[in-house]
Amino acid sequence: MSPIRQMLSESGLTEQQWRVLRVLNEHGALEPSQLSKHAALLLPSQTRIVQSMAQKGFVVRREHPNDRRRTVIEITDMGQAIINDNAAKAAEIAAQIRDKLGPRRFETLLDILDDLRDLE
Amino acid sequence: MSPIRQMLSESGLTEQQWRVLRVLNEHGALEPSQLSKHAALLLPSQTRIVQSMAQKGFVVRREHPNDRRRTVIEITDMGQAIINDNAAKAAEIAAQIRDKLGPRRFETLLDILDDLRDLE
DNA sequence: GCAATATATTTAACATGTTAATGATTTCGA
DNA sequence: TCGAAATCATTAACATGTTAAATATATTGC
Repeated sequence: MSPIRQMLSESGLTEQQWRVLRVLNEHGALEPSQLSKHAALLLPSQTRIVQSMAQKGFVVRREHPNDRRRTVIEITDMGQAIINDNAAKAAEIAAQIRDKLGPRRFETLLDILDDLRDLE
Repeated sequence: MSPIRQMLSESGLTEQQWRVLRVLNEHGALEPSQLSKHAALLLPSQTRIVQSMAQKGFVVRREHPNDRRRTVIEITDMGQAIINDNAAKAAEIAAQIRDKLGPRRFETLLDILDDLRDLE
């Protein structure tokens, strides 16, 4: 992740904040519990992360229409801009890693990690 | 790691503190930089971890014979006792995970992770 | 309809991760 | 040998990880 972190530091984002933006960009607005699954964050961490991202204007929180315990988290135009600025470079970095490891080994790694997650 | 953490919590240890004890048990007394490599800890984290472990009596810090910048960290009898109490169970848990994943996939995972580390 | 329970999230408290700055000592070269 | 540079470790500051407790709202069963 080191090259990714280096890229993000220029936008003032952490690796986790970047993951939140990417998930919201891909899935649209999400409730906290859904977001936490896709972004691989525990809810307490995510709460803090989303709070600071909301303060900086990268996301907004709306009321959930049916359930007042929940909220809905949505990416802003400013968050979108960050995605647009970094998506290409991030994809390139990921491709480099995949190629260095070998595409076959890379797929195998993802498979095994999936299995590991399901073990618990 | 969840079952390991559960086991350790009964001894009041974290996963990282357990790793420090295991490395010191296996390699004998070590300087901070050597310990950090074997235990996969960054030095600032390790400094805090070793400080709290020293306070609790699991390790001791001695002077380095030739270089006063360094110290030597050593496991105590009390730390040894923790190892003795938990080693068997930890090995059993590790074996269970390896078996669930399949011994072959487990080895493949270790290989790929080694390669990943060398990429940087 | 209301109390008990369940659900969704946040807060709290402490441990670790991460990067940069600082401190202390050693080493090297003029 | 003396001062600059290198080395080793710690401290500082902030972000996240992790577990337990607290809060707020919904749901269920009587």
